[in-house]
Amino acid sequence: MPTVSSEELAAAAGVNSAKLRKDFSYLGSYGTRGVGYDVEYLVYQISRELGLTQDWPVVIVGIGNLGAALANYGGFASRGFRVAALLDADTALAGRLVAGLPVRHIDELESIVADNQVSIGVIATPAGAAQEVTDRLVAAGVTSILNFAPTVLSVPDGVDVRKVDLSIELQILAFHEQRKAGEDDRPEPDGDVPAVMPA
Amino acid sequence: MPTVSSEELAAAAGVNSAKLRKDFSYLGSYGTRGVGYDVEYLVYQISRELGLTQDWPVVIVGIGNLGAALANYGGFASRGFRVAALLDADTALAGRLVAGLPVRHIDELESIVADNQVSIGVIATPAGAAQEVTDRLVAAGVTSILNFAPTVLSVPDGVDVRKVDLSIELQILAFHEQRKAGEDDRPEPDGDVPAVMPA
DNA sequence: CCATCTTTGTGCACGCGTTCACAAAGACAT
DNA sequence: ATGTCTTTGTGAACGCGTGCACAAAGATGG
Repeated sequence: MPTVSSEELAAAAGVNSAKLRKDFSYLGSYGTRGVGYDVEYLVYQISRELGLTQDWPVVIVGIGNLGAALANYGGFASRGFRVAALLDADTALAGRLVAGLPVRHIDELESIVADNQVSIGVIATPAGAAQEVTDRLVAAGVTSILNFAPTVLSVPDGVDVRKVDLSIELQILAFHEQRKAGEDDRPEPDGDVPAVMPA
Repeated sequence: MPTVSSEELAAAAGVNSAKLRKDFSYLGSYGTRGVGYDVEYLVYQISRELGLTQDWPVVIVGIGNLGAALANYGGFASRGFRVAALLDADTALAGRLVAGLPVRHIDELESIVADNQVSIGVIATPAGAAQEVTDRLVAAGVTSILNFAPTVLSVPDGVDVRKVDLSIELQILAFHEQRKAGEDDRPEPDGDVPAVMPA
């Protein structure tokens, strides 16, 4: 039976082994003292807790470059996500294959969500269309939305929204870059300025 | 002179006003007691501190769907980023216009980075090409890399890498979705299981 | 069956970030 | 000028997550 110790895992992940053990303990006592954790069992337990063992049908709305990139992204399938449908308002796109799936018209949204029991929707439309799409998704029964459009969406209570801003990470890099470059020549008002930015 | 109080800003952002004031205080004393903060001045100071007032030339490597989506993304320009060039290994793409810019061959990387003093590179290539592209970027003088490829990159000290995994946010949504659905019918080993997932 | 050795699970202490609470500062009216 | 009122800036307290350190648990060998 292949096992790992918390020490090995912690070293590999670059974290403290006590923290790692404490985190694992929240999921139950899956380790064996003097031996470590059974790898296969541990993977299964974490996967289950994270929802990776379930099947999550999702719809992607807005099949532009970003929508297509998401449809082609391999990381979804391996994490339990299944693309139930690709939707777009552009009738010229209808039927075209993207990542092996035909693009369908936005008006099929309601029936697709109902038929596949979709609870998660991904919005990759232009900003202008995002709120309307959101409203339709919510009305159809979707309770979680991943928003790539640069707009703040308003949703009723009980619906989760997560917004992904592709430029935020770039901004963090630029912030650090500025620090690297400016440490010696940038005139600061008075003394140094502490970091107010995530690591 | 239009002003805002820390109370108003905190309410709008959904945070504590004291924390907001303390955060601002790290940038200097830009407020006026009894009045609040001068909006225009505050915006400028924050922009400057975050590096938004600078010009950051970036190169995007790998002009597939994701690379094209990034090139078209409007949020970059408004935050001080300027796409210096789009690069791809596929010679068939060379010269094609994406977001108004011609795609150039990867072999021009070194000269483009040097000529434009590019310090930030964006990798949107397949996983297999990411490390080689990284090495060339670093050798050419790039010191910050935003990696969209599903690989862990190794870089020398002094180079910053940030990895964006498009499926992580989806996974967080699924985790919460599981909680919503399973709170009443999922059999838990013993008692409840605390959350081990970001909010 | 006992001794020893390894590694888990966790109580406790420490440190850091958040929040409270208030004195200081400035605006504005009289 | 003086007093009042508003809002900042910050010292101090609080709370929570992280890390230390060790007892308990189980494996393994004699």
